[in-house]
Amino acid sequence: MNDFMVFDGINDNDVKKLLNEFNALTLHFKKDATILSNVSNTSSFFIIQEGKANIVRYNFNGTKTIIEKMDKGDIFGSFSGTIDDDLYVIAASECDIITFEYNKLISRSGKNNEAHNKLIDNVLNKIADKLTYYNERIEILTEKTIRDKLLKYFGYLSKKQITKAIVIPFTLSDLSDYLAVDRSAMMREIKYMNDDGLIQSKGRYINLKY
Amino acid sequence: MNDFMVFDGINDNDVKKLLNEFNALTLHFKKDATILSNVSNTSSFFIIQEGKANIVRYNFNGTKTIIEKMDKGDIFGSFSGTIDDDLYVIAASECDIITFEYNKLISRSGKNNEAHNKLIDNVLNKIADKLTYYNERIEILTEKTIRDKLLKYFGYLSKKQITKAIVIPFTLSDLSDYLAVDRSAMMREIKYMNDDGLIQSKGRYINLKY
DNA sequence: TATATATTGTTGCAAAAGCAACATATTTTT
DNA sequence: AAAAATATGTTGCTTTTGCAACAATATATA
Repeated sequence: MNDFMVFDGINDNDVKKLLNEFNALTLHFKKDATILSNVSNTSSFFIIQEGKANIVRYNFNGTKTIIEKMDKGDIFGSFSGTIDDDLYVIAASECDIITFEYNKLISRSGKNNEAHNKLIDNVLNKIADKLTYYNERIEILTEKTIRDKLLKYFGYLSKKQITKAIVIPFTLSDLSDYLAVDRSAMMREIKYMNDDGLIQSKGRYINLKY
Repeated sequence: MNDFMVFDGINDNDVKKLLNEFNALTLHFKKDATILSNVSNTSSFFIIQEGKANIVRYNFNGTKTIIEKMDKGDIFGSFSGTIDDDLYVIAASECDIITFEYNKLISRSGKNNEAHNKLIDNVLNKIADKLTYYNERIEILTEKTIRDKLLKYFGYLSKKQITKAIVIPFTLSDLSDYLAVDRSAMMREIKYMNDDGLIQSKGRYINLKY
């Protein structure tokens, strides 16, 4: 989701030592393999060392919804947040997953340990980033019209990409999912926004005219 | 937001010691006072010891939106999540706020400290709870129709209240805000749901018939 | 390079939801 | 207890959105 790693600022040797202390395992999964079922009930902590994974829900009618797309450096575990017990983590590509008991992360041995401090700091920041991301999405979903959702989303994107010439980082189809609106209705609205001179766009390339 | 406290499982004496080590301050605010402006830029960590506070946004047009209602035991700080810089924390009642530098929380003195371990565990859990809450809201907002939003919300509520005879914990007016739909349209939909035999409701008292 | 698959773009029509403007009931304040 | 302020309940009308069914591009795969 974000681009910093949970081991940033800790040298490789210290990372090894920590993982050793934690009795960490590195597991390899093939694409579409189930990494974890019943997400809310695990006592383990997971780090994506390499590859991609998704948190998904299988609905009663058999459809699946991707709750969250995760990348290298992302973390998951029971804190990933849901009261439902029908959430799974599925490998979206071949991937390597580091896992250890969550308790190991929290409890400390007697001696001060810079690496451990830094790791907890990073974990807190990772989770905080997730919170920011969720918050942003809520802000967008809370807007009433499709146009207002788009404008809010474009606004955030413009702030992140530090330009008014923004590029949607996924397909327009995915964008309509993200905004939870009908794709064709969204396309229509984008057209109207062009007509009204609010934006000037071609596919995923959008110039904000305000 | 949730009912456990960030000092749960730590005895009063150890709490005092910790707060002392952290150079923590306890501040008192009157209702409607500004506790913190520019939420995303603070390096401090805040705990609501007593009272209520809201995270609010003041929109360009002067309207204010309550992003989050917080109670005794809740925490806030830059991790509270937003990329915007127009967020404030406002006292919703008289309240006492404990504050200290976030760094103090993360860094450790040499000696092993059970209380400190527990505190970090609690903080992680608090943030994780927030994540759960946000996640739930996103799930609801993602539903397309008002009926589906209501059904999903009722479902979560029923799970929490462990009964099909649920009670909406705030006004119907606030509910429409939470679901981000028009109040009158929501009322109409609730009526239709009664007509269809899906629910049987009177005001905030709702019986799920499914 | 041809073929298959995914993505983007468009439209008519029907359904859902928003808005505005009320009436009525309930709760809070004086 | 009266008055004021909130909250709930209702309706006609209009706008927005979703749905379905396409055509046209672009991208990936054999």
